[in-house]
Amino acid sequence: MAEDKPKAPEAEGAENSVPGSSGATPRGRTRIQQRNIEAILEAALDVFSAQGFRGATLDQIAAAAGLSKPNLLYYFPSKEAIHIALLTSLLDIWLAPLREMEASGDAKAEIMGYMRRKLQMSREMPRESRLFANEILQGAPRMGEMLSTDLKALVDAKAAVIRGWAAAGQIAPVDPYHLIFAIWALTQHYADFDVQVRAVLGPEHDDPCTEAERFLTPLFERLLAP
Amino acid sequence: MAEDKPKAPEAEGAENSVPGSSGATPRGRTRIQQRNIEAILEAALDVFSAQGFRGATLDQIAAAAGLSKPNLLYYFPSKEAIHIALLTSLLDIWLAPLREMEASGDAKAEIMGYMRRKLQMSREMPRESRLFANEILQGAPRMGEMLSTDLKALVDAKAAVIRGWAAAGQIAPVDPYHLIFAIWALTQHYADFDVQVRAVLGPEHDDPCTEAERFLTPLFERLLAP
DNA sequence: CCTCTTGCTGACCGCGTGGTCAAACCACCC
DNA sequence: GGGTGGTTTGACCACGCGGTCAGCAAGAGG
Repeated sequence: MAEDKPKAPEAEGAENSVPGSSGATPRGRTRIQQRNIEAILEAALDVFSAQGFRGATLDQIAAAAGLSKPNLLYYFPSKEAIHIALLTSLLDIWLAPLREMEASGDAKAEIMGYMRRKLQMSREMPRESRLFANEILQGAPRMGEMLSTDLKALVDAKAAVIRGWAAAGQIAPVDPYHLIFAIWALTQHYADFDVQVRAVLGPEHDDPCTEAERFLTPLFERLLAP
Repeated sequence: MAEDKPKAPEAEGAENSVPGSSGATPRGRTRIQQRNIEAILEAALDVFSAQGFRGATLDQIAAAAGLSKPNLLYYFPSKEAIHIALLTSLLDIWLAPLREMEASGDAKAEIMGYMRRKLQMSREMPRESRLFANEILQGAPRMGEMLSTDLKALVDAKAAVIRGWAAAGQIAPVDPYHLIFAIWALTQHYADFDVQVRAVLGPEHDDPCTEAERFLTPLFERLLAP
């Protein structure tokens, strides 16, 4: 009985590489577990997105979550577990805009809508954007698997949809993969490189994303016009 | 006489925030100094671009440079000094493609040429791209000054040029700043998010940048057509 | 040969950091 | 009240890391 851990909430499933469509965030049993786990993930999102994985410290996360460091490690077995839990629990949210793009809709409207939703996420969820950007920049050591399985599968499917639209003459015949890359690059740029954008634009511009939408809308309209 | 440092090469100028057009890399006195400083910067570029500032360790850099850790600190006073030296010495190279864009040339050709040069740098200098991406992502703690002075000045100047082209009817009237952001985003994406791009495209695609050029050329041609 | 400057290194240090543990705390139910 | 589980923490540890230092090697010039 000496080696039997008390309970170990374990929080987010680390083995479950593909949460699919199960309940993403709410998992903890007790009310207090759920509250603390949520606070930890929120704090970790703040710190990891701002400092990167190595740059973040457990003390920073604990302080931001209003908990003690050992208490963090009561809910998560390690720093890396927190990071993985964050990434997996946010991947669904992050890819939702692409999932919403449906073949049954109007081609141009669907793509423009996707671009706009992605841009809105850059504005409203810049921390998530930077979290993923950090992970990818470092070579995706904790997400590489997901990229070449889940993400690739989703993009493959949507690329086929776009190719169908192009074949039907609804949009210009563009490479669907690089079209998606372009949407990613052009929208996430405003979240990931925010400081640079603001430094270049100067202090008077208050919301670069709004300007970006006025720039990107005609860009994609011209690109997609058959 | 006890507090007189032997000589302290000091390497790259840390105070010189704008090297302008002076000799960028070669500065050390002795032949051996120059060789080692170059090896250190090369190794540091490898490590910093792959691991970020906090993720990199002096031991890694020293090993990659074929030197001992104390020997590193004989040429550079600190880890941060190496990082700053890298950033400043590479900034000129990094901004050269934009500087080459000249008002006297043909509008569309100049912009397309800039895009292509930038894309070429993503292909040939991905480490530099990731180094800057890391720095910006972390909020540019060591480069913020340069962004809002040198970089802003350069972009302001080139934006005025682009605006002139648009006013002359040579290209469509687009926001010059966001046009430049678009070029940055679309080209650097292939360096910074290389693993993601390759994961999505699959193993058979060997050079995403070549495909990217075939995608981006018509994109900008359509965008800029008056 | 000696000497002086530059280059280089093994050994060391202090500290921050991830992680552990035994003990205490607390809420809730008999 | 006493028990019993989940919850919290102070104290602690091992280790990796940035950085220092005294001293040694190696040329260059006499």
